[in-house]
Amino acid sequence: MEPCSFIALKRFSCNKVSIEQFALSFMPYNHQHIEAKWQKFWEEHNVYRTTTDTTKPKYYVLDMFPYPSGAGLHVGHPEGYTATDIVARYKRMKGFNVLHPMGFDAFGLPTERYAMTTGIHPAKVTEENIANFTRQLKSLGFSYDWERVINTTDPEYYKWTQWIFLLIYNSWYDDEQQRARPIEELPIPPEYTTPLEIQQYQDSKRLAYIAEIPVNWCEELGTVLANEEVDEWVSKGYTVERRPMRQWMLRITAYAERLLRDLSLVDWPHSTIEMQKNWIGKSEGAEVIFPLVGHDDGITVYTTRPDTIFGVSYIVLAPEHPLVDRITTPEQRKAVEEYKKSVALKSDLERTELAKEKTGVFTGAYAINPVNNATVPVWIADYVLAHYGTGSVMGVPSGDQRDHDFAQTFGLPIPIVVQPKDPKLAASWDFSRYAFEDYDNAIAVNSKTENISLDGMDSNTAKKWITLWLESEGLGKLKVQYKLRDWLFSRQRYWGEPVPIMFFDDGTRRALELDELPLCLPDIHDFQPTGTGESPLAKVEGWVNFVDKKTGKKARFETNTMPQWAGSCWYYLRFIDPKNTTALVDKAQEQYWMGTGEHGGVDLYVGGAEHAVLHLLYARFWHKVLYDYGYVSTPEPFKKLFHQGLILGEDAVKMSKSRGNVINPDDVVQEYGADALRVFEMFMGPLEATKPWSTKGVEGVARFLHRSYRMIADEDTGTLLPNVQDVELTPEQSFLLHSTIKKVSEDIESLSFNTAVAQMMIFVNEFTKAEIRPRIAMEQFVLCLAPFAPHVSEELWHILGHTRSVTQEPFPEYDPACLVQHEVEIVLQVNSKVRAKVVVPADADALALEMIALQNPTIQKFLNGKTPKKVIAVPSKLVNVIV
RNA sequence: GCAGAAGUGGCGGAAUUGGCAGACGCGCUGGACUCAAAAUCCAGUGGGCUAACCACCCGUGUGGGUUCGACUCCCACCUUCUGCACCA
Repeated sequence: MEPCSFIALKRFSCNKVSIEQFALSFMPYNHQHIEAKWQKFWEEHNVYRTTTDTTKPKYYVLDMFPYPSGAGLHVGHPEGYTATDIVARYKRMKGFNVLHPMGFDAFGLPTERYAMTTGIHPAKVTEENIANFTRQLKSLGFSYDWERVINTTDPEYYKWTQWIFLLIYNSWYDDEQQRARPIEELPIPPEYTTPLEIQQYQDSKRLAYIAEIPVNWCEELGTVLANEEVDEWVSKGYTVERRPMRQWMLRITAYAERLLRDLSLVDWPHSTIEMQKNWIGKSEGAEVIFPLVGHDDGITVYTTRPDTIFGVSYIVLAPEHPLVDRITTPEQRKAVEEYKKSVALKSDLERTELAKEKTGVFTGAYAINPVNNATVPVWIADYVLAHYGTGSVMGVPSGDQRDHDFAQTFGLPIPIVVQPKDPKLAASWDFSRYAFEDYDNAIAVNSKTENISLDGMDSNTAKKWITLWLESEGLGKLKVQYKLRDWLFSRQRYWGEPVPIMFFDDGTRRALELDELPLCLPDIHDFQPTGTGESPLAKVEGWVNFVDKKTGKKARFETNTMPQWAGSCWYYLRFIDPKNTTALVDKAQEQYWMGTGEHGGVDLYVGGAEHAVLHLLYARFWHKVLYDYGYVSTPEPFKKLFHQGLILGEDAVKMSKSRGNVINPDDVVQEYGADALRVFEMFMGPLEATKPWSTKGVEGVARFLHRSYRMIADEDTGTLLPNVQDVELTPEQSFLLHSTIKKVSEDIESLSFNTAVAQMMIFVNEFTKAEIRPRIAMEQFVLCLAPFAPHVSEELWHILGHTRSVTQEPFPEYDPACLVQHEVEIVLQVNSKVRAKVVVPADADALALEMIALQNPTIQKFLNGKTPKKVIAVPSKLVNVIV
């Protein structure tokens, strides 16, 4: 076989060769040539096309798709993308049918703001940015099936985003069946008879609804800001105020319990699961009614510490609480009004930032403690949040530090109703300064009337007991509460999915139907905000106002658009069947790629930890709605999740333009090659760790790749080295080869890419020393390297004489027999200190090892004639002689 | 304040059913090749002590503990990073 010399000659005359000839021509190792050559080859041969082949086991490995910003890819992107690419390539070689897609989350404010300043249409900017991202991603040699690419701003895509929104809109949550159901199936209570009443009742139960809620309004920007955006703009000098506005909301709270419970089904980072649990924030307590003096009704408070109810010193309502106006006495009205006004001006941020000092005002009203009939004053204070619980709390200064602070500030009494269990601590606890909040180690005191007593009970028992008692007396009830709030789902922007709902003059409305979707964005040229709190869509007369074809009525479209989260809530489903025009995803394909039941879902999902809560919670919510209707087969969308760590600048701080420490992947690819960038990013350290960039490190990896190449081929001619021959491996070579295959396979499975690379480096270091290099070892090494450095591996694979793409070869299997060692080096210790090392037969038992140790001259020297008290021998490890 | 993660050479990191700490890479030192440089190759590289890379001693954030033996397990503490933050 002499193909190589023949081929080597060919490189001088390959100006117009066909791709096959081109692929078979070699050249000196030059990463730019090699990478361009194989990327072209892969593309032209559709090497990464995925079909739904149900005869093979499937593997769905997904990246969090990027927002295509004008800045292009940064070095953080290739980190996660390389990791998933390695897994995808490995799984293909292992015989799996792999779905490994890529797309673009392209709606969003930055593009719209760019349009506002330049007048260039966001669609055009988006198109250019996507083209640039695609070029960059392709230059890195990722094995995506580009036939399946998704763009969330494509009407054919957002048609289905709108469709899912309408599915949610047309649903209510059946608490008994614990699932979403069509709104038509909602039982209407008999007292609602007119069509308008029925519509209003249905609207109050829909999973998507309109509400008037306070939002962060920025006058200069002409838009509402998300809570997490407020900080950024305020620091730039903009003012943000709280303003009640009409908004679309999604009732994610209906799914709180399932979102919490089903976290047990997924294989996610512990910290992410904890974050989601905290975000959902489940607590168990009681609602208790405090009757009002001089009124027929009462105040319902929510408390997690009903065991401290005998210690109530006052009641506090949130300033926005609806009862405030009714119960405030004339003498207090002025003070209450002023306080409410001052609170309204504060943003949520200010309310919490200035949290050290408690503020509040007495309403003049009094309430009755239902357990002991004590009369307590009713205050308002901004430390009580209107949107949580019942918007009112019972103040127990001895059991809650916040209540204690409040009582101290306003000179309210501090009745002591809890005590540390530990008598010493109880004696020394200074209740005039601190509440005792450690309820796991507390007992109730001073808590009795003629009817009941909690005295002496530990707090947890007292809590259960008093709750049951309140319930039996009709004074309160057990209550489960979540911190999770409904999802604010509208933005006053142009560049987002239109909400496909129209409003008629008579106050009714109509949602579009499937045959009317997508509701496309109109082509506009003025992207400036309206200034009225409406999106630029409100200015597009011909789009907003129209006569509805289906009803013949004059109608107006919703002008708010959806938030950026919407498109990313379900994109993983669209990748399965991206061109389907009749459904968001074909049922059979969905079942194949997602699997079914509680163990199904995307097999591996990799992305940044910054999405640990919102994106992952929103996507889970939408998935569960789809699950309730049978559109998807698994309760959870993402089976295994992994977060890649942040890559810092070379100076070990976060990369930023202002610091000038930003690394552009294009430059790295240009200078060192995509393979070097890929392997370096994997070699830097554990995938999940935050770690600094190192140009020297990339050079080191580039050196390794060149060494790998030179181990097999002549770097000047690109031909196979004569040293590579069909010879048997020595036992040592065999051991190294098979431990390398084992290590690389296992490390890819566990995403420990850094140690897999280290092992391949060891392999190259050793085999480079060998004068004659066994062909079989070289080939199997190239197969191991292929998922990491696909370009150079493909080149070497062909230099080794193969014609099929390395991406379609099976991954090598290691032979356990080759890993059996006949001799091992063990350590001999005296009093746990290493004193000698000896090579012994691997199967030597404890007794044999003991004999070897005791006869060892060095050990005898340290024993100095003394008799060992004890000898510990661990086969294949060590012998420890104790004297 | 609460929750989570993590502290190992000059640097990135490796090794945890408890068993040779520092694999691999970077950097550095010396050497080969070269007129010279780059590239490449070879050797060395935790600290101390020492004439000695003979031996010995110390060493995985700090202080205790368990054990024949601890980077690994237990207790207390310190530091850093990330998220949440008056959620009653």
